[in-house]
Amino acid sequence: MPQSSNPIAATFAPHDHQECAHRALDEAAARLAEQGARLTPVRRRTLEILLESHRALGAYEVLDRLAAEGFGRQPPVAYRALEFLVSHGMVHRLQRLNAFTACLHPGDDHHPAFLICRSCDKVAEAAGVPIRDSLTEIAGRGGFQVERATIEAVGLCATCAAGGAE
Amino acid sequence: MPQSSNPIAATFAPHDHQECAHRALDEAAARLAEQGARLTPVRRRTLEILLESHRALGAYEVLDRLAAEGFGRQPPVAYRALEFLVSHGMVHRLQRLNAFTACLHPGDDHHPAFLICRSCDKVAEAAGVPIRDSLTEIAGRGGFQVERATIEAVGLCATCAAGGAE
DNA sequence: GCACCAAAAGTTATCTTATCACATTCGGGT
DNA sequence: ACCCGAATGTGATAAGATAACTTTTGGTGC
Ligand SMILES: [Zn+2]
Ligand SMILES: [Zn+2]
Ligand SMILES: [Zn+2]
Ligand SMILES: [Zn+2]
Repeated sequence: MPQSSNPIAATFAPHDHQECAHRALDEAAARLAEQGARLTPVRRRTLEILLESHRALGAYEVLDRLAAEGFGRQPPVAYRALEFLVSHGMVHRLQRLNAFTACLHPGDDHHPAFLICRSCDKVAEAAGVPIRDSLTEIAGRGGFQVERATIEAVGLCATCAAGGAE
Repeated sequence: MPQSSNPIAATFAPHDHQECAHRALDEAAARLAEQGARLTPVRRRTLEILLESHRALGAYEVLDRLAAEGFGRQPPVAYRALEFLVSHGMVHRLQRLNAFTACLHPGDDHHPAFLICRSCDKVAEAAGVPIRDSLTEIAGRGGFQVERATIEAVGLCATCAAGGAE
């Protein structure tokens, strides 16, 4: 993730994104190698496409890009690559958007909360643990065992709030 | 909501659902009247269908029911009724399921967290405020202003955990 | 009652998102 | 070279959602 005190602010603020994306890709490659999972060309390219920005892309946006680069042009091409990356923790799916975003720190807390800026469309990952704890506690009092949680917020990032459409 | 100490447990446990549904419908009708909004036949029937169980139904499931009862059989019929009910707080949309569930206490905390049982498919509403507070706090430290939040958990309810598939 | 208007309901068509089923290719192990 | 399972490619189709337009309904002013 970008270099800054706060990873959320860092995601939305201008930053050396080349470095940011490159780092996430390297880390993903390393983790997949560890797990003995194959980062094939389509899969690698899919991850690179998602890493080009901090936005979330729909499966068909990804597919168009892949098709234009010589990969297959049928939906399963994109969906399979995305599913592979999601199941290995390299990409997250955003339920509110029906879209996918690259994980910036695969391996860490893999159950983040997502902050989606309605102005610039960027997505940041926030620490999900405290929020999940709160949810687990409330659910637990009703006898409900939480297994997976979706936590997604829509709002305005600091950069956009500052008027920053530049 | 069902009569019990804990509203979450009460939703999943067997209860006098007639009473439960009837109450929610009356309350919805009263609130809509207050607001000067019209609870037309399709809208009313849509709400009744959702209130038949604590499950979430897809728009097309609702549509099939409506069509079978003499209402229109085109998707907008269901989507419009559902959108009306959602925008007036009588129904909630579950992002994870692409489905809709009736609100059991319209007017209260209208930003609940949802607990979805993977075994019985029932959905309960939990107090969303403490969880949202936690989310707002974490986001705020990164300069992000939360406007709307989606909080949905999948897991196992107490009744199902107790082996209760009866 | 009647003309009028806006809201609601109906209908056709289309768009977006996602999955199925099956054929082909690729890559490692023998 | 042969085998086998994983990965990829393709055509078809399912599932979810909306756009655009017409008709009906229900209330308002006359
Ligand atoms: Zn970056
Ligand atoms: Zn922004
Ligand atoms: Zn009930
Ligand atoms: Zn259950």
